[in-house]
Amino acid sequence: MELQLQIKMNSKLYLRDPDSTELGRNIIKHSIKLIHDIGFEDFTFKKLAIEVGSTEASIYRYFENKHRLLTYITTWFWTWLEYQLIFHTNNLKHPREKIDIVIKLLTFEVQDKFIVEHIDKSILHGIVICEGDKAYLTKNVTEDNRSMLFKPYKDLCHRIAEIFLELNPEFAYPHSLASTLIETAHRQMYFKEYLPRLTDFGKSKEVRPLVEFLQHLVFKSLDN
Amino acid sequence: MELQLQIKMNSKLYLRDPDSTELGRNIIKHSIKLIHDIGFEDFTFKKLAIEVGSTEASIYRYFENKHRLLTYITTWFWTWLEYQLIFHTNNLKHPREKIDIVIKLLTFEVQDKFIVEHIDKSILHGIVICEGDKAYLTKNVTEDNRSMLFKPYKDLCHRIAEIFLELNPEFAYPHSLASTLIETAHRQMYFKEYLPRLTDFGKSKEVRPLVEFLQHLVFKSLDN
DNA sequence: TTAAAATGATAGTAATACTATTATTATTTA
DNA sequence: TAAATAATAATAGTATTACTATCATTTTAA
Repeated sequence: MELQLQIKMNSKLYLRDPDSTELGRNIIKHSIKLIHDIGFEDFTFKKLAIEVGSTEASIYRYFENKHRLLTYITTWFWTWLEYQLIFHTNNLKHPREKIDIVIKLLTFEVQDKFIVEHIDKSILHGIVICEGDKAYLTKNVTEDNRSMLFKPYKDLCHRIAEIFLELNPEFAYPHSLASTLIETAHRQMYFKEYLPRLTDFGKSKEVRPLVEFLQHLVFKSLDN
Repeated sequence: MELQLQIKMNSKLYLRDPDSTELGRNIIKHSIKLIHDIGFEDFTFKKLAIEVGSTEASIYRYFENKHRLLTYITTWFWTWLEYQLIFHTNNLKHPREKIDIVIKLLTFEVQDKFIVEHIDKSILHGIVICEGDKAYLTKNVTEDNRSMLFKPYKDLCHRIAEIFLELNPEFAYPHSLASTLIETAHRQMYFKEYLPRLTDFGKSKEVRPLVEFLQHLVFKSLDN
C-alpha cells in the first residue's frame, strides 16, 4: 500500500508554486538531481535551465534565487519526514519503539510509504546530508526564520522531543537532544563516507553501527 | 602567564604562507573580521582587498580562492584548540576533569593561554560556529582530505576520543562521540542564538545549560 | 649594492546572478 | 468559439564575481 502525497509548502519559499505546474515540478525534479551531481556551490539556474529544457528567466519566476530553492527542497524533506514519522509510529505503544523508528527514518532504513512521482527521495536525502545545513547557515537565518521557513524542521524536532518526554518526562533537554539526533545522524553519515576517521564505523555500506551509536546516544541520555 | 604562539600550517592550504609577511597576517586578520561581519557567501577577495588596503591580485597570491582561506582559518582554529586542550589537561589525573575541560573549551569558557596578535580568537570562534562546516561540506572533501587539510580536526577528535577511552576503555564509539560532541557544541550554540526552539536553552547569554546538556550527553554515553 | 622577491596598479575574461522586453503558446472565461 | 489572460520562450543586457596576466615599483636579502 502506498499513498499519494502532496505537501503544501509555505508560500514564502517560492515566487510561483512549483507544485502547480509541469515546469515547476520539473524544476524541483531536476534541481534535486543537479545539486546532487555537482554540489550546491556549482549549481546555477543557468545549468538547471538547460537540464529542464527551459530558460533561466523562467526559473527565476519560480524561485528568487538558488538558496531559496535549496530551502524549499530541504524543507519539503523535513515535512515528508514528519509525515513518515506520524505514519510509522501511529500504532506503536512504547516510546522505545517510536525512537527506533525515528532513528531508522533518519538513517533511511524505513520503507517509504508515500509516492511523489517527481521527487527522488533517496537522492534528496543525500542532498539534505551534504547541503541541508546551508539552508540555515546564512546571514538570512533570522529573517528566514521570521518568515517561518524552518517551521517544518522545528515541528519535526518538537515531535521527536515529545516522544523523548514520553519515555522520560523529567528529561530537561528534549529539543536539544532531538536536534542533536537529527544533525548527528546526518553528519555521521557524511563523515562515514568522506572523513571516516571521525567515526568508528569504517567505510563499509553497513549502517548498523551508526544506528547502534545513535540508539546508544539517545537511550543512555534519556535513562534515569 | 601567556605564551607566544605560532602555528605551522599545512602548506597545501596556501600559495604563499600568510604567516610569513605583514600583508599575509593582515589578510588573515581582516578576513576573520570580514567573514564574521558579512558572512562567507557575501565575502569576496575584492572586498577583503579594500579592507586590507591592498589589491585583489595580491590576495590571490596567498590563497587560491576564498574557500581555501576559510579552510585555512578554521583549520588554524582546530590546531589552536588542540594546543589549548593539551595545555589545560596537562596536570589533570581524572578523565572526568579532562572531559569538563574539553566541553568548556568548545563552549569558549576557558581562559586563552596563547597570544597571537593578529587573530581575534573570539570572533574566529564565531566563524567556526557559523561557517566552519562549509570547509568540508563541498564536492572537494575527498581531495582536500587526501591533501591532509583536515588533519588538525581529526587530531583533535582523536585526542578527545582517547580521553573518552580513559574513562571507559570498553566504549565502542569514541571517535563518533568526539566528533558529535564538537559538532553538537557548535550547532547548539548556533541554534540557541538563531533558532532557539531547536534547543531548551532559551535565548539568554547563559551558557550553563548548554554545558550541562553536553556533560549529560557525554557522561551518560560513556557510563557502563 | 645589486639581484631577487613581493607588492601595487591596471587591465581583461568568462561565468554568475540577476532584470527587462517582447513574442509565442497555452489556458481560462465570456 | 473568440477574446482575454496567463505562462513560457527567446533574447538581451547589467553589475558583480572569480579569477589571470602584465608590468612598474617598492622592499628585502645576499
